[in-house]
Amino acid sequence: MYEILSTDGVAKTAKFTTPHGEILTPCFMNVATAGAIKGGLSAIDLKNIKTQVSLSNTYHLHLRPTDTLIRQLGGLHKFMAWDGPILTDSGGFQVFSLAHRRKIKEEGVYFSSHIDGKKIFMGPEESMQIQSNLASTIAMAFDECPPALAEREYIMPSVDRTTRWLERSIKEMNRLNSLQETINKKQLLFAINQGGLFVDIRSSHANTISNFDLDGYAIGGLAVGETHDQMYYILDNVVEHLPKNKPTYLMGVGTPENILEAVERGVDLFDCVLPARNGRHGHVYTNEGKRNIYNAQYEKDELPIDVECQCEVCRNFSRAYIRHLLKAKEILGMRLCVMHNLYYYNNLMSEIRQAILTRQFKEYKKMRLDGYRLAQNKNTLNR
RNA sequence: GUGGAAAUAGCUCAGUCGGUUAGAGCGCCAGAUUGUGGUCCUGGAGGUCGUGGGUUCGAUCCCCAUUUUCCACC
Repeated sequence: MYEILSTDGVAKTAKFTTPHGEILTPCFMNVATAGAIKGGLSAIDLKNIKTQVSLSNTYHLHLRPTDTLIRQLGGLHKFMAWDGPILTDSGGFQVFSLAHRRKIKEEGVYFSSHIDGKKIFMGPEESMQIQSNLASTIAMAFDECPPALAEREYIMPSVDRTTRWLERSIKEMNRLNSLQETINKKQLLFAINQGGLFVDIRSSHANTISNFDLDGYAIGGLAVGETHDQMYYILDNVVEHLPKNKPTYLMGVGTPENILEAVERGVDLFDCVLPARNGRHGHVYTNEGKRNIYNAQYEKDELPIDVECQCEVCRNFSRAYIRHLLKAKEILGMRLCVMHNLYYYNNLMSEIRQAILTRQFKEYKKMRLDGYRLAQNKNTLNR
């Protein structure tokens, strides 16, 4: 069930009720690809950093430890000790970004595992079966994510195939949800919009998939190499074609700036590897932009990562200490940076929701973007 | 004390059969990262080639002395 609590222009804040709890949107989902946030965070930490939704990966968990094993052990929630909502990506994107020697056919994709080269086939039915075995809260339809700059001639048949794959995904998910032995018989399913940078293909595909009564709608194939303006232009023209009474999910996005812009255009859900990956590399997010804690200027800096931040990391540790940990390659260095970054993102989303509730989103967005820009200019001047 | 080996970037070492701006790896200083292969990638700074003489048009390289370090022996 999806209930809009307030709107501010096109921006909206909503309560999305799932079998594993409520999700307040706009929401940033925290990426735990293989059942753990990279950098050493567990489900216990997720509670502390205000995580609402954990996101895991069909492709990765299928290869290792296998979805059948996770099913035997009672499903992904029990396996990773997380009782909140879990969204599983369909594996579509990974097949294109990670796998070797892939061949796309009408029935699905043949490819080699990036781990051991093993030959694997995955189509819509396989993806649904794997996600059903994982028993996630939300499953994603199996789609093809074409390259950013793909030509119209490539995109057209690809999107048509993604639509046919969606029909097969729906049929298979309905079948699995009706089986006695299925762990999560109320597994939700989201469709994925594609169409590259062609607004007519995008909007027509959005209209097509909106005819299926699904639990949510995602926009895929963005933030894969196009410019920010191109991405915002697509959002400007696609979100309006997706159902207003369902959550809208922008896959793989993005920076805090990207998220503020997308929320303004009506997006509810986000996920992105950036806060975790950047955290592992010592890049941390603050209201004054991104810092690189590795930088020599923090060698003797006793301030926390972000003086305004209320997270456990910022309440306890100095930049100098965290820089030392990173330099010494102590796991704790990465862990603290990732924890802070995810808290920063989760807190940003909380502030965004509050701003929409009080209809001050435009002012809030301007304040944040000004803060990021100011810091960027200052950094440029320092060099 | 005797004999031998070595001395080149912050570290570990290449190299120059004597010839323009002496290289690598690591480290250091920065950058990059968007539905995650933590190990990947990009750029930058840094060397009077131990010191003093000599030979030579020219020496980090050859010769002599010297200092330091390491090894072996007494």
